[in-house]
Amino acid sequence: MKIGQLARQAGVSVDTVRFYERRGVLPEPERRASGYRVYSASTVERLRMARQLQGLGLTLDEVVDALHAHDGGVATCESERWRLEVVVDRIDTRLAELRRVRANTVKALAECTDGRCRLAAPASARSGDQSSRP
Amino acid sequence: MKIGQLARQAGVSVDTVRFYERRGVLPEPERRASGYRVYSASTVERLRMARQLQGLGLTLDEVVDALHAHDGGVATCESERWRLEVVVDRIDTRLAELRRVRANTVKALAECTDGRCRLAAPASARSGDQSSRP
DNA sequence: CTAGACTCTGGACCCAAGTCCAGAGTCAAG
DNA sequence: CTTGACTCTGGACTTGGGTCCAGAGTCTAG
Repeated sequence: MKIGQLARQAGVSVDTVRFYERRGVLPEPERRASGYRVYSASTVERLRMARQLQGLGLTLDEVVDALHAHDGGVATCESERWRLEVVVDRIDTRLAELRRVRANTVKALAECTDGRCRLAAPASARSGDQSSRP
Repeated sequence: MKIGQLARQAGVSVDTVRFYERRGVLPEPERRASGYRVYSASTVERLRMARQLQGLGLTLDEVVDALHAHDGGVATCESERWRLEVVVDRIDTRLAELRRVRANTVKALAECTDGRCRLAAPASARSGDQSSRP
């Protein structure tokens, strides 16, 4: 099949397929004499797998690593669990950070309601009044 | 004071100060005859305020809007609360998304332990075996 | 006066994960 | 054979928030 059909079946854009090829997610495909890329049905699966992994929070580089471990037959449950644990840790870090920011923002909101609004307070440094410029 | 001192006092880099000036966070400062920027102490406060707002999750554009509302004297508790609510909503959206991804990843991890590992499964599309190429 | 620290400009570069483009060539249905 | 849909390349652009750079000029303590 040609790139457009592959892209449609996997639910990505043609540009994304070519981008994934450059990044190593997909191997270099066979070509017709015209230069057109030719794919087999199994590439649809590989592409779907890649998207699924991305959906689990893996970066594209991690997806490439995972697929290559796979390809090399060195993907054990152990090794893949470790991969996922790294991802969960990263998500947890990000969640903690977001929660912290949220708590501060909510606090600022409460202070606002209290009449101790940090934002409607004195501005300062409205310097460089340009009124004297030509 | 000169830019380096301002940057040190506010805890940002000199490059960041100039960047903020381009983005409208800081007004165009006075200049010496040599072209050197000259700041007053109140600019340190403005810069700190900007960092604080960023720390509350405002984008740089939102920080600029907030500071300008401030400068224009049109910043009421009402208007500023609305600004913060937008930010909290955005954080909540992001949190929900991250939690969703995390749940899926944890599920994949559990399946792994269960022996229904999605990652150590058949690879597929190890196509384009380059061994027949020159 | 001089050395060394500082500042100026404006544009390029970084991260991620794509998207978009022009201009040329190819394919397939009618 | 024509037409319209498709594909090719490779490089630029996107978002956000900065960082880094060269090469020139300036400031200041000693």
